[in-house]
Amino acid sequence: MEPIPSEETGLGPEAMEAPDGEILGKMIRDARKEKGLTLEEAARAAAIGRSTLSKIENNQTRPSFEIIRRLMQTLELETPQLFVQSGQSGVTGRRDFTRTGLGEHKETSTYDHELLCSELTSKRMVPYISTIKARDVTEFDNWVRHRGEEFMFVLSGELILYTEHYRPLRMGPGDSVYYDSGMGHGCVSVSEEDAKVLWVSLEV
Amino acid sequence: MEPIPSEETGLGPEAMEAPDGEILGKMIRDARKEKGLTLEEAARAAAIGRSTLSKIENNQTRPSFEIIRRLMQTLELETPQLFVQSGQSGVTGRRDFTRTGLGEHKETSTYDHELLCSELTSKRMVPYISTIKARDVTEFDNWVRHRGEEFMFVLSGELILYTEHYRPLRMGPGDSVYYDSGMGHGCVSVSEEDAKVLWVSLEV
DNA sequence: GGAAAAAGTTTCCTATAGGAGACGCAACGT
DNA sequence: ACGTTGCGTCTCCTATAGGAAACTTTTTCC
Repeated sequence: MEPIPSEETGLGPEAMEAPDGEILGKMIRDARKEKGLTLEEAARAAAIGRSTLSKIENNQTRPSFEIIRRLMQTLELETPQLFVQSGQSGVTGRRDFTRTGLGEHKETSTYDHELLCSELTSKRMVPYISTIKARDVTEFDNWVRHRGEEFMFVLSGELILYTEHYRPLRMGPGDSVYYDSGMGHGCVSVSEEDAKVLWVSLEV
Repeated sequence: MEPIPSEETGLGPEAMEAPDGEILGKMIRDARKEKGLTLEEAARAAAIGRSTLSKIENNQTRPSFEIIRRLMQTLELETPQLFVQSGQSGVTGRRDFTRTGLGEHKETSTYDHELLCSELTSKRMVPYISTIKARDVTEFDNWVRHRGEEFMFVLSGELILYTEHYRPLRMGPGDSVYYDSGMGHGCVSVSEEDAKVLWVSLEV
């Protein structure tokens, strides 16, 4: 076995500074203190080592995702707080109905979704505006369905909200509705023009 | 140096199964595919190695928090999705569908809140429409502050959103904003008439 | 089909994450 | 002062994360 493979020289992780700066450790320590736990107790609860937790809190290590997830659970830390770092604005958005390119736009034959505040990746609720294309009323061969809850607010147009367990609901501007999005649902515009709807979705 | 410290025998990470199962990798791969990126491109954008990304997607590694955070940013993955795994309880019982009725009314000197979908008590998000009364601009002696996140959508009027950590943000109809509501915040209507705002709040 | 390019996987290597336990250091009673 | 106890840090060690490049597979042209 030759000592060095000549040109290959696996260099490893190299530089890669931690952009979090001093934030992550501090937040975790604060959260632990808040709950009145000692290193020992917190580490035990999260099933990690006492020393590991100490290093994390002192920013002496770049912990694995798994470890952080456990700590979050134990300390009941909300994910957004952890991901909002390095002065990244917690406030974003600011937008008219105009869409702003990139991958924030999703279109199907029925809907035209535009995510709001998509620059903020760490949020738990997902707000978006959908244009429901005017079309003939047909039955739903496949419901929209996704684990969580959803709030819907009609901005313009007239539409009918079909749901799996309830009677269809005719809605107009200003009307709103709240439902478990695990229940099949779907909208049909009944006005001449497309209907615009604001949705806020919360995944479980 | 003695060979083995007898009883100490640093054992290392030991078992520690990955509770994520096969989920994490799949979600990241899906997200990448969705954006039409190759391993090379995605890895580059996230400033990580191609091989690393491959291993992550195939669940052959337990990536660091830092790496995951970068990927989330690059792939615009929402954090909640990533953290959903530990068979967390379903949520939302039966009466999970409700339409806005009247709703409760809460009035302060500045705001006039009307809860939406208030018949449904089991919901996690709280939507309401507020009328922000036109008044002189004054500084905020006490911020509004409550643990959680908030999404705000301007329905009508012009207003300025003051926040504790960011510059004031002038907003008009159609504008929206998302923030950690633990950060102090408050609105002032700057138009002649009152401003109307739709808020969706998620308590922690 | 076959060559070439592109995409993805595996190998190989170093740096390091993370656990066990030693150590440091208060704050106490006695 | 001296244990003693409880909390946090540091040392030491193994297993492994993650990058570079080799390798394999898939796709694309001709």
